[in-house]
Amino acid sequence: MAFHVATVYILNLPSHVDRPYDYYIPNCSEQKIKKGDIVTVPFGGGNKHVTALVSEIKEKEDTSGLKPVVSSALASLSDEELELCFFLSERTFCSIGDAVKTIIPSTVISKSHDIYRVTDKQIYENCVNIKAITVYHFIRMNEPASMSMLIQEFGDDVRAVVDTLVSLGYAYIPSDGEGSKKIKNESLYSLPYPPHEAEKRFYSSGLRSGNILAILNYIAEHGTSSSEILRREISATSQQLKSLEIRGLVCKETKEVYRNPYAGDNRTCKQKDPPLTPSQQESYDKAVSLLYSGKPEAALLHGVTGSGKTLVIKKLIDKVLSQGKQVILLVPEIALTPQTVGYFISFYGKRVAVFHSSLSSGEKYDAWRRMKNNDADLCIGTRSAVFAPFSRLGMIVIDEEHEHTYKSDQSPKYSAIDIARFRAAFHGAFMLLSSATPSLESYYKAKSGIYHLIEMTERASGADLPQTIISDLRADASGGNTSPVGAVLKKMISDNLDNSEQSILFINRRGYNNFLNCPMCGFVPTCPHCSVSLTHHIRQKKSVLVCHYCGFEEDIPRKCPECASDSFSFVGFGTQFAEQTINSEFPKARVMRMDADTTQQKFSYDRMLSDFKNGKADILLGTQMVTKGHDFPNVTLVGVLLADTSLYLDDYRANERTFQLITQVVGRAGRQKKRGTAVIQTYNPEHPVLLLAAAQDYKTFYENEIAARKALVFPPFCDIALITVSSADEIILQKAVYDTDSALRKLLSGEFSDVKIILFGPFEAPVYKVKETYRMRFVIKCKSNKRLRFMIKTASDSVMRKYKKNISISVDINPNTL
DNA sequence: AGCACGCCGACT
DNA sequence: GTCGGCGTGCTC
Repeated sequence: MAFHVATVYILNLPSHVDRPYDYYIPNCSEQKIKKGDIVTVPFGGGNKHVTALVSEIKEKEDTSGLKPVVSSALASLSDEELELCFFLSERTFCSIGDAVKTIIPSTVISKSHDIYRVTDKQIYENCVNIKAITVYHFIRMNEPASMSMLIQEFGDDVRAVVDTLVSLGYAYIPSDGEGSKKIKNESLYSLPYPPHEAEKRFYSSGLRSGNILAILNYIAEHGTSSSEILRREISATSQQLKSLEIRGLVCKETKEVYRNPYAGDNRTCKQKDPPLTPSQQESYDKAVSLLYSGKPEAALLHGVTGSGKTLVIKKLIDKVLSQGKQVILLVPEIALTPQTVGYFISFYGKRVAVFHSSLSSGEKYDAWRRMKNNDADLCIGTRSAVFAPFSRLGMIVIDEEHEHTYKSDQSPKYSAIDIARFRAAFHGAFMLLSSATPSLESYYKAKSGIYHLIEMTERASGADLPQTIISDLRADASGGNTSPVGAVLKKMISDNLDNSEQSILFINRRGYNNFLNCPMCGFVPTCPHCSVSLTHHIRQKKSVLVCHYCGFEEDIPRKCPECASDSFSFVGFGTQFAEQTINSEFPKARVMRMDADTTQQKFSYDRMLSDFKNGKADILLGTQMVTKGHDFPNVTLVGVLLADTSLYLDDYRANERTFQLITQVVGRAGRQKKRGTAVIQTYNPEHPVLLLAAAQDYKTFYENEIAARKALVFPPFCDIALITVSSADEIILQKAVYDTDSALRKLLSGEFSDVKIILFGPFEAPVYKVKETYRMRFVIKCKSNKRLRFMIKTASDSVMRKYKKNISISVDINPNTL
């Protein structure tokens, strides 16, 4: 006789012990367990019930040594989701369980699955022992009974008894939904008789309360009403509603509702799209032909800032939706793109599901269910939205494709673009990357024919690209001017203020001063928990030193702790200092500072942007966030206070980052009819990257940079794997790093001698200590393929097996920063 | 990760 | 002589 056997992956195991386990599927269980199901299985010596993912169903003759699956499906993954889990796990070195938790909202996998109910199946005393009967009746009386309750009542060995009950079909673990509070319900009240009878029935019911009559009248007038509305509008209490219901004056029904924080966004003004410009039309046509090819094509839409890429994307979305297919639109950061989200909601209303990590778990779950149930067909969101549970995916758009937020920096360290490619291939869907400053990798792929290249070279409004002035700060410095605003920029700001036009000033650093040091002995205050210097901030008019890595704060010491000298000098400047300078140099100007410190409240960012757009400030001063793709018609001047900061980062992408940043910020100026001006302040006025960014000359920049990457062998001509070993104990770390090093070298000279790599390290991470954890790393130049990844996993697992939780090893393929 | 089994110190 | 420390090793 053949048995059904399920191969499963346990969800909560560390990745170095993550492997398939076989369980038999009890014959008598009526549950049909299939591939992709999330089930409960007894695991380990204590047979603790754990959740697991069924990856395969097999037939086996012999089930000896196997334990049974003890639940029906708690949830189920589609074939695509299942494949995606394996893809994610193999690419990012995470366990299958972590992959499941990444692609499915945590609420879907019930946390309190260790609860039991009895079935209708008649229990006979001759089938099971007396203890089982007792437990069965206990569960029946206490439904749903949790395992902890049962253990309290019967002791630890109750597990085995319950397992028997489950496998014989007398008890079961309720699957998704049943008895859980995950689904939010709404009570609806209506009249089971014609509305004009309401009052009459009220008086003959014996009820007196005037409010009860008011409730009845409200329902008679407005028709079916939810308890929430009744509560809000006429302060109905649940007691009052209950009395009405008992007397049959109203009838109640319960309906599932979705939590949707964007539901109140009723900007459905259905404004008409402006006609496409010839260049937009051409791009659109090109994309549509790819869309219709039926193959999983990918294209890069490269358009200068202000070329109207969003409209082209919107038209493409229209097209895909009209074919009955679904669309995912990824944006770099929800907080930075409220206007993009609002724009799409105004067209598609309730068909949009917004998905990002700052939703509550209930909101996430509901957005996810709306997509799964076909109640939404456009998903707009950040990185994690690439997992939107659509089954008829037609297109994935990645807006501002070059943004680093598409690469996760927490485990699992996946790239949303890789996932998008996988999903597009699965569905035969179209993948569209869009940017004014594409990443070198993407443009290289477009150039070499892996992606189609669609280019837009004109601004949609017909406005010229801004005139750009490179302002040499050395001239100011030699003239004794050390203000963050040099003479040239100062004059331009002042002219702009006179013309009542707005300006944006960009500075790449938070805080007041960069750091301080003692001029006598060179002492610099550093964070006690991290190996970085502290940044000077002013908080409630008081000077403090803040660690940007762990948030540590302390007062400025009165005296230098090293040499007791009593004055410090302040080095470098950030947004706070710049704000103060500008306030004192332009006393009449209204300055708005926007950085991580002023946008901590939930909607403060959105509010500041709209305030600025509505002319409530003359100067918007801030960090990166002022550079993102907003449209400010009245902004005619953009200033980059110090362009050099990102040029000399110890990272092969320093040039690319700088170019993108400057190009994007320059593109903010003069997007409408008025020609804009951009001033770039620098100590390196001849630096080619600045000159090219000033000219918005992406192509030349690309040609130069790609040649350099090729010569030095950097991505896209290789991949970089970053292995970080960390531990709270420096001695243990040293040993683990030594073992990692020898494991890697041994594998490379033996079993994996076919893998060609260049191994650098080990060395200390640029910030060696963060939050009391020490970090050492290896950098590997390689070709990231299955074999290479398997080699790294083998090495990492062997070290992890030895050190367990005393260390952690993380592997990041093509990390955001080196 | 949990949870076993397993071999050496301070207690009834 | 036993209780219990947490050091290796396994989990279908």
